[in-house]
Amino acid sequence: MNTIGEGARVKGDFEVSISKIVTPFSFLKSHTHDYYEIYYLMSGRRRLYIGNQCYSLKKGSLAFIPKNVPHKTMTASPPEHERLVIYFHDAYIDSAVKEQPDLLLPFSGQKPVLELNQQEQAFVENLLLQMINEYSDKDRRGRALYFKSLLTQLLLFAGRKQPDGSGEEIKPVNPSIREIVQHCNDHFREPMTLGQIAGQFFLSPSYVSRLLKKYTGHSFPEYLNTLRIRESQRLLRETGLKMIEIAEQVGYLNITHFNKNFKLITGMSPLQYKKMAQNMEHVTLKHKPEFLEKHRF
DNA sequence: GGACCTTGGGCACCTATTCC
DNA sequence: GGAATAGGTGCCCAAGGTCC
Repeated sequence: MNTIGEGARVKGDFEVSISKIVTPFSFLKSHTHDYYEIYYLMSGRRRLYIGNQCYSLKKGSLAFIPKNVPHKTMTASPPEHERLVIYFHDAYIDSAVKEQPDLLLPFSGQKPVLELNQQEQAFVENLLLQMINEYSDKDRRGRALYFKSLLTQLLLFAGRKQPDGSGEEIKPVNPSIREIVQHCNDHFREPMTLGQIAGQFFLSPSYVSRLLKKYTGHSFPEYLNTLRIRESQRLLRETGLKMIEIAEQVGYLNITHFNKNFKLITGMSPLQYKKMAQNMEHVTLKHKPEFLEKHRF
């Protein structure tokens, strides 16, 4: 039997349902609904059919399914996966779209499925966790408005990643920078400075700094800190390690520095994040979503 | 009460930027 | 792609808060 959980569902000028599924299942038949769906894969692999198009989803894939369009998801190998899904009605989007028409761009753009890099995954997962946290507390003041603001951020983020048709030139990836980025991804847990890396690749630190900024859009410490905080988020969710142990494991020599960066990137302290993640686990395992009840398979 | 977590201030060093 | 430098970042220390 599938283990299906839920974040929350709200009735009012818009409805949202968040669900997290941790064991294999498939919608064997295509289905449609009169609300928009945002599908984010946190782990594992899935196949997603939207209309007559098939997309292969992996960890960090963010899919936008328009209303009234037939779609289904299928098991891929391995079958285990973890996902977060958001549904919302026109009622929400009507007022917001008048001010910002680009909000619906992810649903009508050329790329209904986005592959997010590490930093983008951290950003999106943080938004989604905040959404769940917000709706798990039904008594919280202004929670619908706050949720709307989070959803708006997510839609604008996705809209900005859509090709605008203006023929923007795709930047060629410098082989050196590709190796440097890979090196960062592989060794972010170890003490690392720009000078060390530059020396390893026989380049000057200022040149490496410029390359990184040009091709990743982020400075060296920004990129490194994002990798480290993202790993620390995983450790906070999945282990019972102490803060100082987590800080050390992801490459911070100092707990104060870890705390400062964590709050800077996620907007909350490590402890707040841990509680929020635990709260999400509690909420997701406690209830069954009405939406999934309606779409029994 | 003790262990752990968070926050703030100060200083040294590193990085991003500019100019060449 | 290198040199210079202003500003930012990382680290240390200390104090207060929170939780068990």
